[in-house]
Amino acid sequence: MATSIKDIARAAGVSHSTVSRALNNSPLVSQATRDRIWRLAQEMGYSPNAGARGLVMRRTCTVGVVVTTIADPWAAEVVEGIEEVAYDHGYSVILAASQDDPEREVSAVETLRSQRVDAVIVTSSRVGALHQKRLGAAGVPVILLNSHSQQLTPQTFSVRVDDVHGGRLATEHLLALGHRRIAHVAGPVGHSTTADRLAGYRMALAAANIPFDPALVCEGTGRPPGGEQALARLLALPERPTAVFCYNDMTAIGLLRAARLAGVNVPHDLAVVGFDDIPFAAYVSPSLTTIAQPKLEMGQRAMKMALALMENSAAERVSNIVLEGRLVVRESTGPQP
Amino acid sequence: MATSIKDIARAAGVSHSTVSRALNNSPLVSQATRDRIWRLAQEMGYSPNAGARGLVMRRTCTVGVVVTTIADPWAAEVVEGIEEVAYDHGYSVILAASQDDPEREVSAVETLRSQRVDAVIVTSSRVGALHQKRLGAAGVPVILLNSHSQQLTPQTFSVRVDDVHGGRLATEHLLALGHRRIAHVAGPVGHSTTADRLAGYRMALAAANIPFDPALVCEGTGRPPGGEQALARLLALPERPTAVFCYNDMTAIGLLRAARLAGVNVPHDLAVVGFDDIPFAAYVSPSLTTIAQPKLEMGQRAMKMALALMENSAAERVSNIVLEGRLVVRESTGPQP
DNA sequence: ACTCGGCTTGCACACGTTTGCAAAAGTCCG
DNA sequence: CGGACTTTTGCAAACGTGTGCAAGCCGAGT
Repeated sequence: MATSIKDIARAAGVSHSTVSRALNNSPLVSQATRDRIWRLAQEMGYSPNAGARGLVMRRTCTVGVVVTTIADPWAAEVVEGIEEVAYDHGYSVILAASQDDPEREVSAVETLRSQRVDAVIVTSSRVGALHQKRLGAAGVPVILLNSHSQQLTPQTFSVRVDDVHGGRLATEHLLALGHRRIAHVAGPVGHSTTADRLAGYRMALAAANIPFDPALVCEGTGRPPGGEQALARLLALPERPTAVFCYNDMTAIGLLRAARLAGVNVPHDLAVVGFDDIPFAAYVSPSLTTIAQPKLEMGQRAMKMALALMENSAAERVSNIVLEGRLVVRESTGPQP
Repeated sequence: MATSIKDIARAAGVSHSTVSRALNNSPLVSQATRDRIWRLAQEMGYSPNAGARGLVMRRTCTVGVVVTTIADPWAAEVVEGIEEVAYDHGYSVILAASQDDPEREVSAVETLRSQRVDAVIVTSSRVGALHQKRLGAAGVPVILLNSHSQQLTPQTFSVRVDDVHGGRLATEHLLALGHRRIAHVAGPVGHSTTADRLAGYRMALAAANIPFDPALVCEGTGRPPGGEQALARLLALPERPTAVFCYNDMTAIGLLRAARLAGVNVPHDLAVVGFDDIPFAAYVSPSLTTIAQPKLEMGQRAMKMALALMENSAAERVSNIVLEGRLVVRESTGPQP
């Protein structure tokens, strides 16, 4: 049984209203009693009941964040950015994992709604529009971060990286190195990021007047094993590619591993580019050339957007932020070591 | 303004008590009205207010977890285990980051206390005993997971891996491979895990009748750059070691990178062992031999312990769980590739 | 002395939910 | 038809906090 405002009131011989005001530094209470009450609260180990406060204040100073899984290094860094801004503004963050399962994603958002979070940021959403409907109606802003589904509604708020641009950047880098036969390991089917990065890849090829060869594109999963399997398929081709652009770093890392086991020298026999620039991209061997997403910034921007929507709902509604990725050249495409 | 139980009551023409009972499937309300109210709740998009419920129920079905940073892959996997068990039992998890700063760790716990979480799990704590005092007094169980500070109080609950055993395991593996000059890159000073892993290392050496050479132990940070710097120092020694046991995988990965740049062949010139078995240990090149912590299980056990302490506070108080790490042999100590 | 105004405090209600208790409605039996 | 049930419902209090309003106190001005 935690000590409440009333316990302090009893100990101080005042009403609980006075205690409430004192602890909120209201000018309506004299300096003397204010000090006395603060000291007492300290001694009694008082901690305000956030639930009760949220009840009357109609806000909880809490935002919910949905990620596919906490073990995803991409998500981790994005959340880091969110946390940072949230902390600076006195907001707490509640994390919920969707396990990349649409059903659990809905359940996660439902939990957050029950907690009466003041805003929700959903990363890598599969069913973004749905949340908008349930939460938006209740006045809770929803922000989609790198959503996998196309944004349909016009009142959608989102932050995302320009995947088409990134895919193009990656492919152009390989083209500039002289590669002409460039493969692509795609991401999970149905995700719009998968389609966009592929589109960027095709765009770059087209600009270089290289015909698109469907045989050079193979499906991946976005995780290392997907990359390992992809390499096998690429090596089985009658005419092997000299370079490959992978959907993301995890895929590329799996592919690198398979290459090493298969005796394929990277970058000599095969140049590899990833996407995301997760922390480990710099530490695999050879280190990975990749498209760096401004993950921290994306988190920060999303949180700032959330703050703006909460504080002043009539604010200028910058509804969609698109950031560009940046090419980071490392050994996997570099000159032969 | 979200719809409340009263709104439903008005729409259904009953009292709010009846609605409450109906939604909780109380047998005190007839099947007919129960169905009618459920349907209505569905239509009106009702979501129970967790704060209000927590107020009267005196529990929130929520546990707090403190991690140093979400971007730490070790923590991520532990949290995964916690989440899993929590979800299965209808509990939500609130994550708070301490940024490895004792002050922020306290602030994080304070936030959780305000949220009136039913239990707190603190990972890699620097000030574990402190929380026990504040929260334990309020009846909130605290569980320390791989705490860095020695447990002092007898009513401390903890889950941890046996670091001494792990350190010994790693070193014995290198000894078994014939190495006699084995270095150790230690972790952050002051952490008890650093001391324990070092102790295991010395123990194994002693058992093999190899004198301990302080010159072979260098300080690290637990992060890749620490490993990189450590390698430089080891190479500068008059008599180089033939193997090195690193405080953790992150350190080892940094060291591997430095070795590659320095032209040191692993494992031929230098065998390397890490600790933790983070997901990427299998994907660096050469893949990393390491001591696998049962991270998922640690999370699960901690959460189960929390459940036991909450449900039945008179339960058998298994207060300290110690799990053993497992040696995973990979290329970094294997036969020359 | 009386009033006025400023400072400080307390009373009471609200927020959304659960639950013990009492009351109403329905059912069965003699 | 009355009584003894059982089933279903509503009333009211409680949880911890914030806040509008009224009231108390005090000093100053007339």
